[in-house]
Amino acid sequence: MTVTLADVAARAQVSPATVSRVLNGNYPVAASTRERVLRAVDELDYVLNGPASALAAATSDLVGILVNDIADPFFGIMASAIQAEIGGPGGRAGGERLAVVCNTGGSPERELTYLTLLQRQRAAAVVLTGGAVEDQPHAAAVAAKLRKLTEAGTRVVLCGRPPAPDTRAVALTFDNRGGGRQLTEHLIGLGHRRLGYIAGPEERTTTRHRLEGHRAALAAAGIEEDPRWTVHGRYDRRSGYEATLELLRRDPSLTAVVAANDSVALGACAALRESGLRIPEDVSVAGFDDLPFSIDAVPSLTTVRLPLAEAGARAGRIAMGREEPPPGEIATVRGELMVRGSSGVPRR
Amino acid sequence: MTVTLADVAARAQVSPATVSRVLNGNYPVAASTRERVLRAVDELDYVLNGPASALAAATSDLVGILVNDIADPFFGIMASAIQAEIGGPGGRAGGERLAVVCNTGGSPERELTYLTLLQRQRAAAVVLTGGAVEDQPHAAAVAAKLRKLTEAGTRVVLCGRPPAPDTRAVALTFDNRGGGRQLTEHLIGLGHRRLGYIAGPEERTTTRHRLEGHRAALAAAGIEEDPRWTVHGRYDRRSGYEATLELLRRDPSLTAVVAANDSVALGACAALRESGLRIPEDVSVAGFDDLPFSIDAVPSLTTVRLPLAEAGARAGRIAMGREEPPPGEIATVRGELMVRGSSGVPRR
DNA sequence: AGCCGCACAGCAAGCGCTTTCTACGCAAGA
DNA sequence: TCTTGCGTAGAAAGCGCTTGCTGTGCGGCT
Repeated sequence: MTVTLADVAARAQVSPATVSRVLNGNYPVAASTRERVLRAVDELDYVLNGPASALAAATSDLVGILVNDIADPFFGIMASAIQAEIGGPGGRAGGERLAVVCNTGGSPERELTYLTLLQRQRAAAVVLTGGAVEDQPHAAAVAAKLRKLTEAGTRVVLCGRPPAPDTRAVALTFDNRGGGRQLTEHLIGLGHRRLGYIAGPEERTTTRHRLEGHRAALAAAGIEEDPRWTVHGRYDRRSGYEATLELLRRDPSLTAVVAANDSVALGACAALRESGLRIPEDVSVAGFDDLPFSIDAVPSLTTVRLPLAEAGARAGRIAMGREEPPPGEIATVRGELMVRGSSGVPRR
Repeated sequence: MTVTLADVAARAQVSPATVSRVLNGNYPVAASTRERVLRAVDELDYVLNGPASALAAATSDLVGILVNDIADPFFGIMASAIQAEIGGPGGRAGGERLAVVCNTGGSPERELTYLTLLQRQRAAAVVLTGGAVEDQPHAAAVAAKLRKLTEAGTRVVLCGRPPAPDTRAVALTFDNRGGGRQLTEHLIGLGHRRLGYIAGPEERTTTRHRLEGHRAALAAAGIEEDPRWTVHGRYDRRSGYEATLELLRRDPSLTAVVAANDSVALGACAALRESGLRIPEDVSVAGFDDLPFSIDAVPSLTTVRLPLAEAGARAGRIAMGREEPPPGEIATVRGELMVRGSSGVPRR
């Protein structure tokens, strides 16, 4: 027995149409009438029925944000920035949108299901964050979905994700390749010649690009890479710990370990320390992302800072139509090398 | 020009009613008919109109998760666990719900606005995580809102938040007081008598409870507390850094620093180190929560582990009606003291 | 004085789905 | 053979809102 528009109308002695117009503020209503309506709304504690409104108006105030792992600050920071711009509540009037964060857990199926769910809700916009899975059929399915969404008027923005061709989706891509290369060049510059690499999960764009950057740096320096120097794992600390032990087992003469991201790097540090190796005297370590805790590691982590919050904010604004998309609908966001205590001259 | 139920019905040569029933699977439909309908759905790429469906059925598949700060893993971990149970996609059939994470940024207004938005969407359930703001009028407003929600059939669960009386909301409360007490007792047991405390923002239940636990331990040990030993800040690293410098300035003879949470503790460690103090030889440090990175600090952090993921999962299940609420609608979740390298015998 | 146009307000037709109630056909029981 | 009843499908009445179009009253114009 909830209160409806009609109840409010009756109480304010006006027609439902008028109440609707007062609430939406998109049609002239005499001040006195508005006043009366607003009072009735208040007295009856009326709350608009979202679905009904969305149905009639054929629009919705939902904005979806897809992330791979909400427990990872990498995504949390971006999501936070995006949501702040979406305005959730607090944004300028008229833009009261419900920004919803959907956690795909990195699973292609869930990603697709969430997209369908958002499509079903006729979401106003969708922001996809983080690397994409490189499985061909899945990529095609996602692309098809995105195309459908844009066709239906949903704005689609990719944040920290490679462009999706033929989808009209705006892409803010992180320069993972460039960042990876800078990082490894830095280590090579210090004199390292035997570098281990702990990569993320295979079949992920982020993983591949960072690794490619690393290899490009090696190649440019004329260093021939030993296949034993690369190990794949997940993007978490645990994985870094285990992978490092594995690397050490394979080749104890490594003088540097480059990790897929900061969490992995932290795990690597732990493993090295437990193996009795000092950082950076015995082995240098480098991460990626520059998450807040990275500066607190001991020694603090050499890494590549990605402007997560800035990129997220921009993606949010574009999704809201408050900022022009970049020319060509694609922009590359660069990382910045942060040289800190965990990298140093190799032991000899 | 989107495809509607009627289009599918026409194509499958059945009535819209039948299509609806096939899609919802809540009514007997002959296998051959179902087959035909499903094929039509597929061929037309039909996607159900969420708002329309929600309107007609007077139910929704939205579940809201309110968090104070999505960029903080404390909330990220809980949100992730909750969402996994909500099923989002991937949950068992029939329960395909859209779990949405709403970031309040700790602001009472936004919290309220989000609740209204969820109420407007006729959310199936709402989970509020983390400490509440202790502002009286605001607390009353939230309580009123929660009451409205439960009355409207929305299940409300509080996770890591104190019970809200008279709201029929289920509460899984963290024993912040007990955890705080254990932690400080541990330090006292090591011989500390001069302990600094970096508290969270005032007017927050979590802040107050942890501090009360700390003070209870001091009182029980007959230690008289110096008002200079407590500093308030935010729940982030930066705040811990600054507060520690302040504490050191006020009383350089402190032998231990207890922080409101792990991030703050990390900031404290950084400040101590920069001040030339060794941990734990010169000053012991303790955190709270036991977030993943805490074990990687050097030395690793003594803290109180809160079963964030477990509590979140349980909250999620209760919200979905898949688990019985605890007796009395209230359960207390205890923390576990994790003694690690950052705490030791005080310098003399 | 007569007419026009403007500023508001109401009517009513949907929006696309769910669900109750009714209709139909057929097999089984009387 | 006639009635029951079950298994299925359809007709149609909304769900609560938005919005194009249709009034209505009044001030200003000629």
